[in-house]
Amino acid sequence: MEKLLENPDFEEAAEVLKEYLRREYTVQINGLCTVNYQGRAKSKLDRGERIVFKKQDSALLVHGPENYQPKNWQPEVDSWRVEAEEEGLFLRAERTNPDESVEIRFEDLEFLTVSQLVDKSELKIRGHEVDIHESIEEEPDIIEEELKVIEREKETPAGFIDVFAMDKDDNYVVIEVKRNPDYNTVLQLQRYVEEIEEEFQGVIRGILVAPKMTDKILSYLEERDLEFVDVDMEDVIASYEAVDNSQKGLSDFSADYSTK
Amino acid sequence: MEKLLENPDFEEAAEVLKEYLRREYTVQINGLCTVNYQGRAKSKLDRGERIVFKKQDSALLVHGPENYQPKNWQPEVDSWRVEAEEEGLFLRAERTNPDESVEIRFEDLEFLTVSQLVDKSELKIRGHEVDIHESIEEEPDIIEEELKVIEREKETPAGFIDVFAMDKDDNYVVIEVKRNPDYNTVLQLQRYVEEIEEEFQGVIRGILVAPKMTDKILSYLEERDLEFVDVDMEDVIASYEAVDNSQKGLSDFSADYSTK
DNA sequence: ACTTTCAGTTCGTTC
DNA sequence: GAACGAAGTGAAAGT
Repeated sequence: MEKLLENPDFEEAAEVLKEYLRREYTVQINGLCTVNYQGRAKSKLDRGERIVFKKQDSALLVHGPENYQPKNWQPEVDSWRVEAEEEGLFLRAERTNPDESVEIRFEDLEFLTVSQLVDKSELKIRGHEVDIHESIEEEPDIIEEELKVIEREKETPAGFIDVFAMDKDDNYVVIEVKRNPDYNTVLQLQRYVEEIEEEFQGVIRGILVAPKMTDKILSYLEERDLEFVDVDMEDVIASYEAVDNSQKGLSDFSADYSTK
Repeated sequence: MEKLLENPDFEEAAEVLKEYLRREYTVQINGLCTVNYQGRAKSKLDRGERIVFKKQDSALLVHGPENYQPKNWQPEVDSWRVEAEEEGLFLRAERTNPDESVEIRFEDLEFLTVSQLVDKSELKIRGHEVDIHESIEEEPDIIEEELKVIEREKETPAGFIDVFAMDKDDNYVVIEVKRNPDYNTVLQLQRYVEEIEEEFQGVIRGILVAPKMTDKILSYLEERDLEFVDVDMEDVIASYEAVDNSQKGLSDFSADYSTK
């Protein structure tokens, strides 16, 4: 911890902010403030106690006492302005592209910290849509027995077909993979099938592959003679873990964490 | 500030967490930790220094030193588990619907704070899509002169039409408002127009109203004989401000902020 | 409680 | 740099 100031006065705080805001430090301010945003939209946040922090890549967050998401933010700040005022502390974070700014006016400061966090590790996450793709690629049987994948990301005038395949009766199969399917997904699959019907002869099957389904979407599918195959997300994740374990050791390194 | 512990030991910290996690306090822990998430997906975050906080509504956030968004989170936690271990502090946040959990294992604690933030004010924001709707409602001329609004949110088999209107030549006009238009917006507008063509006689015009437009989407529109009208977001916001100012004083109240 | 749609979406990838 | 789609999307409004 570089600095920890409890109930700093505005000039003291301004000095610290001017020194550290523009550098790669994490700065946190808890205090009573008002916040104004202007840019793509415009917002106003009246007086309240909040947690404000600037991260080491100059991201700015204003968090209230509730809610997962911040009240105001700025993903990347280009320029800062700090001013100690008679009865407050003014902070302005501006960026271009898009042009927007967040202005914070503190009326009371509870505490302020400056620190440098070391975090070299990356988040490894599985369960995205692309992981379903990989599962199908490795084991087409999870869709249907004796299914043969012909092409992935097959281009059509209506867009890219996730998986283009052939079933055991030599029918072409258009497969659309969606983690979160909705009505548009059905329409899209229908358009793909129509494109393939123009390009190829015979019966063209359309299958929506998803980890969840609702009755409504299922009925949309049935109205259009399209099919649904359920995939278990747990299986998808499990198949990844098997691969991951086999590669163990490759990315095994330890980062240094100096005790500050 | 209820509590502020610098470099607490694990048992000390566990005690505080057990006392305050389940209550309406904001709890923040800075420290070296690993994080695992399992639920809709599965993620793993190796050792790193992070800011963890639990908000007063039991939202949980794990922030790294970079990026606007948290590394891990939980919008609402149903149950907590805290355990002081020999060489660490274990924290588990679980929720149902969907079933998921975040597990944090601290190996080092830099500091821990407990506080109660008072923030009764709500974020007032303008520039949403609905604000464009209101602008049109107040002043249909911004779309086109002598345009008369017949119905808003008109239902059709293809969905709800934002604004259904009639132009000065007595042609029906289907208006779709989008803050962020894309290809699907065009298709949707086209479907609405087709529905109206079945229901009514004569020429049916389709207009996409948006604050921004790309050449590509514009050409999609033209291919389908659909039109585009640009709205200036600044004007939309300005018209709101005029209304807001006229209502000044109505929502003018001061919340109490006790100095703790 | 479930569905639908918007978001200052953000973020990544690809062209 | 624009465009397209996914997200552990989240959040709000309507049913």
